[in-house]
Amino acid sequence: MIEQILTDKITEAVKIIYGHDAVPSLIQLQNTRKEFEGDITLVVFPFTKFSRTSPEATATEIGDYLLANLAEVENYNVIKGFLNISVHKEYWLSFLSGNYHAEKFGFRNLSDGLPIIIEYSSPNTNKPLHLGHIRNNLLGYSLSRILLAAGKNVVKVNLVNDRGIHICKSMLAWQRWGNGETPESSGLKGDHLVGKYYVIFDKQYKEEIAEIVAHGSSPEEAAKKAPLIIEAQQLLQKWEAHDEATISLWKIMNGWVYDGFAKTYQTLGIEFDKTYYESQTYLLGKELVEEGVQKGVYTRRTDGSVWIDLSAEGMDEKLLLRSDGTSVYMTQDLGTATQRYNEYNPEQLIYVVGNEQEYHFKVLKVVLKHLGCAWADSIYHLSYGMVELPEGKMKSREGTVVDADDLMQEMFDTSEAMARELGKIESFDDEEAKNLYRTIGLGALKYFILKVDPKKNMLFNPAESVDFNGNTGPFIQYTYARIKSVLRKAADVGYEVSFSTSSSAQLLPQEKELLKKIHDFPAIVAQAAELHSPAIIANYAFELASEYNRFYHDLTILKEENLSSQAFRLGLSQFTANVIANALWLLGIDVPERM
RNA sequence: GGCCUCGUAGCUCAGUGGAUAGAGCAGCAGCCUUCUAAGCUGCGGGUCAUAGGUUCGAAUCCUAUCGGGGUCACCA
Repeated sequence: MIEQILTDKITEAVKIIYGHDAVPSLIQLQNTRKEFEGDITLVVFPFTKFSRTSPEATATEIGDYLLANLAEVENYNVIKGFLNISVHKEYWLSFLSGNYHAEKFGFRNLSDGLPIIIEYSSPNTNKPLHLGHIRNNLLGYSLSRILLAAGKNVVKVNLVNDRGIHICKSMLAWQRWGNGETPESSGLKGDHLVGKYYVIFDKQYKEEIAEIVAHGSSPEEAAKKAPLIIEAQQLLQKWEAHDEATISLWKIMNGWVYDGFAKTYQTLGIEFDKTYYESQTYLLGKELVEEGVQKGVYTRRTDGSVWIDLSAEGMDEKLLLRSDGTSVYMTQDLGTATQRYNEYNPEQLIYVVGNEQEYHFKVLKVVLKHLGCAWADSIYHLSYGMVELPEGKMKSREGTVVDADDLMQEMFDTSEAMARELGKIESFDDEEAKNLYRTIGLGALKYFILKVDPKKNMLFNPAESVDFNGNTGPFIQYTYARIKSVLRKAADVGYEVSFSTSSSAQLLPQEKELLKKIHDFPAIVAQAAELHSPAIIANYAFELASEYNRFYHDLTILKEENLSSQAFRLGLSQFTANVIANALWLLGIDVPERM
């Protein structure tokens, strides 16, 4: 890549002209702004410290050196402290001819380095997935692909929270008010059925509380002594005691939920390499805690509970084991993290979890370090912000959640209505049309969510998310489909997509802008992997598609003016299509061959 | 209250040490005999929350203040 060539030569120039070793961070290269002539700009202000002349003079000296010693440099100009370098046309042409057909352009080959474990989704089995889970799943899945493209060996894992008081609530409500209802008998998706009983429990529980409060108790007291919650707790104890009937019901109801989740994951287009169940891992951390007590880094109180004092790190005391010996969230995360470390010896352990758990992960790392686990530093919490609705925050208890299945269906319906209105599907058969609605609808949803910086809270406006114009997934998909259409047409007419580096007499500004944008892609992938941010890819994909649209409208691609410039533009189009497809693949978004 | 985080156009978001801060949506005005108008072109819209500081240069880094969100459980 030209940036590396320039960096090396600039280092050399600084050494020779000023006798100074240039630190790489001093060499700031950036794309030249469109209003100036040139392709790549070197900011020379940092050099003036040792050049001891004006920025302009420094830039000129370096520019002269590059021009004389680097074949790729065609020309340069200096504006203030900016050295604008024009890269020779030959470089761009050979870059194009060498890569335009490369399916995997921008992706690195799998390295033999240590694996990266990425955990995402992590649902509870008492209710269906909602919009918050969608953001989680999309981020996790997209990041796994970005890391893969960056040459990492990635293992995608899901940790299903299948035990605890929440599922007991659904079980109890189903036993009491369910009348043997099943997904088959009700026609409800399994996760929705179980979710329905979770809601019923909550409603009945609230009524009981209200009644107890009416008899003179405080709300807190009432919440603790309501018969329903006591029964649910008893059910949990029976579960922990391996009571056969309880376990059996638990298996049946969780089975329904898994069937439901599998469908949602499939529709959303995400998957895992491995699924862990908390019911099988929740005891794992206890031994570690015991080990910590032995080592004296954790302390056991007289009631039997185990704590760690983190006041030295500026945090408070943290519970690691309950007085009754049962494990808490932290206990089990210590266990699963250690298990994964032992199993894979990973380079990095990534957790895609909401930002409300930032403190938890901070503590997790410190607690592991106290145990002597130096690898705790390899834990990375991909903390993402909440998804808010125009009405405010989503609250499952108040019914203001956006259900994942409903939302996707709505996207499909909208894309169908839109496609029909625009007359897009006249030549499509039913199967193809249906696939198109799904591709477009999902593309809109995924792009809408992934284009926002993960760490920020985001507003989900249903009306805007189904918009298919402007900075949206469908716009990018459309650009791809249109390029494919052009290429099909060209093949029909018999145009060749082959050219040599001397085939184009000149490189028009629109062509060059597009080529430069494509040229950036590998660096963008590397950056997204390093910063763990799919948003970088999403925003790049939009810029690339916009650039192509300008190119497409400014130039006539299939017009018999000059065969070699035809070939050039077709090659550029094909290259763009490949890169768009690759960028969208990183986001988990499919591309339609026509739309 | 302590700690974390965010604040950029009417709205949703990019930009996170470099040149005159950018898109999309919404509004207005144009462009379909051509490969596809889910598109393109133009216009208007900004005290980058506020006040200091660091430097050749700050939306970006530091400090304080204001405002939103999160978190500080023998919940997960």
